[in-house]
Amino acid sequence: MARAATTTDAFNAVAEPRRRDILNFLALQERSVSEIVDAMEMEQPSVSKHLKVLKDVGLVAARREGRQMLYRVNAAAIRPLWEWTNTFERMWRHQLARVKENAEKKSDW
Amino acid sequence: MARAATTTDAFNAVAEPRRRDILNFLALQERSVSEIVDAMEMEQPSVSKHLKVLKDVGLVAARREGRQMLYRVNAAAIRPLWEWTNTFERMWRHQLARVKENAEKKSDW
DNA sequence: TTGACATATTCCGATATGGGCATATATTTG
DNA sequence: CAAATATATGCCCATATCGGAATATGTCAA
Repeated sequence: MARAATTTDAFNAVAEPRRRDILNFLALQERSVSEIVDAMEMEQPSVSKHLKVLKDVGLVAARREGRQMLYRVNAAAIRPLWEWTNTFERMWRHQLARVKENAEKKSDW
Repeated sequence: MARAATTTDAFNAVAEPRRRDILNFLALQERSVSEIVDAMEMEQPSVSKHLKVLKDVGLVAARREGRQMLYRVNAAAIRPLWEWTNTFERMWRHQLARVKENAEKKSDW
């Protein structure tokens, strides 16, 4: 088997740093492919391929405007990632609380 | 270049569904490798390899107890993922709000 | 239609992957 | 030390990747 396909789910799609860069950029506003190319300093085919992956997993949506394709983030598709990480949120809160507690105990000394 | 190395960062490590399964399992409590093997229904070498990846990126920590190795989640290492996804949280809140608004407009009709 | 611009797709090569299997290492027990 | 248990590592293979380069597709303008 080898590694799971990137196009499978959002977790895989987002594992690629370039794709996170693109999502970060699109978070600000809808952008054309060439705007992304300029901003990311990547080759246009690379950008188009990454956009295809992101689109396939639903992380972005696109619409045509004349010759351009305008891409935007579909934030809802990111939500499951947030929810998964969020299940660990309580854990790190506890861990931080414990660190703080220990620090206070020491300073009481 | 090919794909970025899995061991590079938490995003890549977590892209593998099996590793998320393991983290979910460890979220409940510290576990030995064989407990993980039993719970996940995976071969022991596979589990050990996944654990190595998780450990290399700091997502889990381990301690030896006799012949066993006990693994636990290092929640703090998941926090960057949460923070990244969280930057999109406002977006999906807006999107949902808009959907709700439209629904209400329709029902006013 | 032809040409220019914007984007997508295809083919290639190098490489990292994950599973299966065998085996090595570490620890306890006799 | 030897045997048993628990875990880690090494090797092989099939495969999914990413980037680069060339090319195909789509859209507008003259």
